[in-house]
Amino acid sequence: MAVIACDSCSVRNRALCGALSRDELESLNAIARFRDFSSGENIHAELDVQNYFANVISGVVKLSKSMPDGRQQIVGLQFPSNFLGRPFGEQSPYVAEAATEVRLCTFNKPRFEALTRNYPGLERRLFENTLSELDAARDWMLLLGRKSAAEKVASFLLMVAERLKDTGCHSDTAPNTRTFNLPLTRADMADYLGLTIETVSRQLTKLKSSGLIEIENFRTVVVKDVGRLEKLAGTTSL
Amino acid sequence: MAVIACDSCSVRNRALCGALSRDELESLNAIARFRDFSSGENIHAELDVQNYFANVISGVVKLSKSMPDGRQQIVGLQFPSNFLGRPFGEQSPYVAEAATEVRLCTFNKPRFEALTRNYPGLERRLFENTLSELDAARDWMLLLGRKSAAEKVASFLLMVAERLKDTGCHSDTAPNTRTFNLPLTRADMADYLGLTIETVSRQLTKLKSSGLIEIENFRTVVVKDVGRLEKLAGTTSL
DNA sequence: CGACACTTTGACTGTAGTCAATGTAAGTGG
DNA sequence: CCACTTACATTGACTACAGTCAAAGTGTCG
Repeated sequence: MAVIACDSCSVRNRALCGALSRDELESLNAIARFRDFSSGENIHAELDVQNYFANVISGVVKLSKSMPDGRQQIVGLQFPSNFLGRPFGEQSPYVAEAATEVRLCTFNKPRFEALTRNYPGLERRLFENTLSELDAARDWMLLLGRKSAAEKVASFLLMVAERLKDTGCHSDTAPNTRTFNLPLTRADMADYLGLTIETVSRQLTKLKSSGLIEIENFRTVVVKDVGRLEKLAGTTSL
Repeated sequence: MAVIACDSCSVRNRALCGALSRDELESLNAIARFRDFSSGENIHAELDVQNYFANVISGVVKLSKSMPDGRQQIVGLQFPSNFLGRPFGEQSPYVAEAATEVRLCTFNKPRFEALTRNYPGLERRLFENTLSELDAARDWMLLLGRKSAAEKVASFLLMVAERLKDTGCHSDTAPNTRTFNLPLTRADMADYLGLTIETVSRQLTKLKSSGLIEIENFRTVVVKDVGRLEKLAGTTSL
């Protein structure tokens, strides 16, 4: 059995590839290629005409939509192990931009789809993945439409803590504590939460003053009491 | 060639079934059954343990999520020809409720999935359908997060006009005019737009005063100038 | 050190929310 | 048939939450 790159992949067991047989994995590995992006780069523009699929290996990718006058809304965040790209030859109707330094494991789209035809389990995984994204989008609709600024920010911190788990960015000992680096600037957080930069900043300050979180260098967040933060977030289900 | 119910189906050419071969259509018809619901009925509760798929034949179904304290957000509306039900044995994580009188064309889920195995085109249609819903959800995220109350209401009217086209509820002569019945109460509109009832009402009044729309009996809307309403909505792409 | 990007903080404003009253229509029962 | 109830919608007065505008703070990089 040949040793392949996937064997040492940091997101292997959580990504789409996790469910593949050895055969399938080797076929997939044969068409895989790493690509690196620096913060702010437009990923669709770089990967020619979106003729690709990809897994996020490290970093965070934001998917966003804008209005003609410049107002922007982030409609999805792809964390390590998440999938990127649109099935069925269509164009993705969002802008994909690296929110941090990003490493992708990319697949040539026609060749990936050829694999899909041989391994129907792959298409099913893709489908299930899309259903999860739909659920996440609708959860976020509840947040955007009905939550207060305080609830939004609390929900966001919990979501990031959850999705950054198992990515090695953690160093938590206490069970009710979470430590992580924010992958987004205040501006991005605002665009994700439907708020302004100032409001996000003020809510973070409030959380700090109340002793619920600590922030170092504007980026490293320590949640001191996950349970209490969940209460503030209004829903447990994000 | 046997005559089947689908031949005279009002949503046949727009629904999932539209892409099926005669063979497939006849198989599907064999397991189809109409079910009627009156406004306010919980559809998941009635159709035993969600063991079903369905097409909306007439009326509108709302999908919603709620917070523990009762705040609610409608996360999707299913119009005639739209599909209802969750693939892969999972439970749908939303509440489905009839917003109006509703007629569904239901399919027993295990038997539908058996068909899926024989006709892979069917699963693909289902997948494409899910991708469209994801796009719609994300478009709505932009509305919820970034649009003003006026833009939200204008966008909503345009969306309804568009999705009610070809359902026989229309009687438009002028090209730049749309007439339709609102399928939602003010309360539902508010829950869909992330607003309060009062704000929705005020925005409608403003549109009436400006002469852009007319409303009869609280339900029948006449849009006098679609182009101008689109400008008010901020984006054309809903 | 200075320039730049990002963040925080403060003072003020405005949009949408809240609370309350009134209006409208449809349905019920005496 | 008409009072009464009920559900839904509109309107008004007031409030508050988040947005806007502006200034100052913090950290990074050349």
